[in-house]
Amino acid sequence: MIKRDKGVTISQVAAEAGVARSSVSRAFRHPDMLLPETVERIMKAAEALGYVPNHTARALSTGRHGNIALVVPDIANPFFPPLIAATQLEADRSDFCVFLGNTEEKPAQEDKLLGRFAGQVEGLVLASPRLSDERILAHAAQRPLVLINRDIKGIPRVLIDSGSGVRQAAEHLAELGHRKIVYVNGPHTSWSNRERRSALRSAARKLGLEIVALPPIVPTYQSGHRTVDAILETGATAAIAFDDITAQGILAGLAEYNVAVPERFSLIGCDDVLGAVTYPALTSVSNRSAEAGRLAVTLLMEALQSGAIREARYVLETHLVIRNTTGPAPA
Amino acid sequence: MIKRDKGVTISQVAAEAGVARSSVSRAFRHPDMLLPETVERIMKAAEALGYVPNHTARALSTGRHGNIALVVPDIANPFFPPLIAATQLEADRSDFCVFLGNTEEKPAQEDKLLGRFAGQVEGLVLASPRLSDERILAHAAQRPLVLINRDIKGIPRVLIDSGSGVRQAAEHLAELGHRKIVYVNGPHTSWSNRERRSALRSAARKLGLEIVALPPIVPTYQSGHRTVDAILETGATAAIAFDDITAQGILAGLAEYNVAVPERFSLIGCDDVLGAVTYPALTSVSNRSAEAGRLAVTLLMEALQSGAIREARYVLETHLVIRNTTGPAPA
DNA sequence: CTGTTAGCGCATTCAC
DNA sequence: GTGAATGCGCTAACAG
Repeated sequence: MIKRDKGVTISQVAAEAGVARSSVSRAFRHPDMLLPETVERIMKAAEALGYVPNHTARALSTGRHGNIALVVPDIANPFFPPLIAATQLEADRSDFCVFLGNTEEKPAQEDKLLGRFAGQVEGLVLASPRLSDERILAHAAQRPLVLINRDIKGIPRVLIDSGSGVRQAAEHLAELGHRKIVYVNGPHTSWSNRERRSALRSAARKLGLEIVALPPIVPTYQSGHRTVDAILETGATAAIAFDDITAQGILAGLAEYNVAVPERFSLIGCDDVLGAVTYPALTSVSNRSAEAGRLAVTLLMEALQSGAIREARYVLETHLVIRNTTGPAPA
Repeated sequence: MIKRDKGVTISQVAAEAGVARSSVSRAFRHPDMLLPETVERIMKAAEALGYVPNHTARALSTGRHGNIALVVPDIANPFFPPLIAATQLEADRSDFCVFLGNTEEKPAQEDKLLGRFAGQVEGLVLASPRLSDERILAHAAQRPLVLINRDIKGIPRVLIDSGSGVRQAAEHLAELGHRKIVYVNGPHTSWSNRERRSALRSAARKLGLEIVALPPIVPTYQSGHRTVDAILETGATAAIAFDDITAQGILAGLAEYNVAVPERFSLIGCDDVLGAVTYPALTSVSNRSAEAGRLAVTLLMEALQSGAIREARYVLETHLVIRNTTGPAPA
């Protein structure tokens, strides 16, 4: 049992200050229970010895660790970094540390990580989880849990309603004269994907558009690229992709086939994570991932303070950002 | 002291299995010290009761928590997500959890986070820290610490030698006939930035190139964009930017001034995080951030196992990836 | 091999 | 207001 730390303990401070251990503890946790002069004497002794409260011992005694965990399916997807940063910033405001889990889109890995975190966090934030409802509910039963982009009744959740943006996308394409549109599905366990697809379907019905849905894929540049053949085979004149990364792959694939965008084909992404860096600049549905992260942590902290899990369902609306990959349907 | 967990303890399992508490502990930590049949009986009892070892109690007793922390200056910078993902994956292989700290390029925040993590991690990985040598050494004295892209003697470190790639960049520009080149500095506390600048300077001397260095900036799209005026004022025909994000901003700025790239101006980035998504596709110096993350954790785990901090300095070479933002110097 | 005994460092009842 | 005693849940000697 080799300890690297010098390990100044509460006892040593107590001895130095000539008080009982409990008083040292109080000086740090409930200073108002002690005479100001006593507190000062203890603090001075602590300072002198370089005492630092032992986080682990405190956690064992109180059951509180001051940590939360954030689990995401793919850090490398530009949708998540802003969410992660916002989550951390908000957690920091309450002096919480953040464990980060990357599941590589694998439900099993997600389950495993949640188990690992379980013992040392007050609460969890799951962003776009790929896990089953049952497993999520099981974890939520153990400790406070907030979902982002997953709609499970009874669990506090923050939903980025890309549906509103996708509707605008459909209307935009309809106005441009497109009649047949491809939807490139994302992961089939993704709530956002179902939301986008169904928003598109219902909008299409109203607008008299024909929708062709392609099989689910893991949303990556490569996946998007590979799907171009299937897209062109449909004879559609426009496509809406599950996300910008996929759209970016599609854009590259179209370029290789010398299909001019937007002259011969129109393309719309989702999440607006690429800004105007593609060429042509990608028309996309806005995202509000940073806000979602911040809000999720706020909800979690409220739950921790109140001790009660409040049913809550926050919806963040989105809109279409029109750039240069959409144009009139070819004659 | 309200505990939400049902809190099945080692004692309950011991009672159920009809053994001492220590035997239960052994069944989990050193099964080979017990009779196989005893182990099995204990495990069955544990299973039945839904026992799960209490991480905190174990940590208090052993001083080992199974956590490491990774601190980065800016998650949103695409250089880091692959590094973070690789770090986690490697930590996962040893069943370690990863705390993530985002410092927003602020040394003070870095120091604060390190203090917060201190009590509950075995070791630290600092990627591109902006903190002073003194503070880093102080933290390294407390517990194992591995650096990425920071060269401090005595501390194990993984360095991505962008110098080799920058040298190639200088040669590439020289061959294309450029004589005067701007270097757009990154953060002045960045080791990588100093490395790149000095590699460029020495290469320039050999090649007879003139280098104009611009003041340090925080590497963002906006910063790059704002620096375009200064770049054009120098009368140079090419620029090498601290990183791709900055280069991307510069590219946008040049486009606004109708400065054709690469016909009238050549531009090279660093880190190659954008792939071929800019237009024109950006010539850039390759990065090996994922490898760096993986290696750093490997070193950290070795240090934890051996208990000794081995002086180590790993250098990962880079090279120039030529795309479409570099061309012959205008006549 | 297994049970007994002591802590790990701190927070928190109780008395005083 | 402060001290003494107890427990958080587990691990690690030390016996047997």
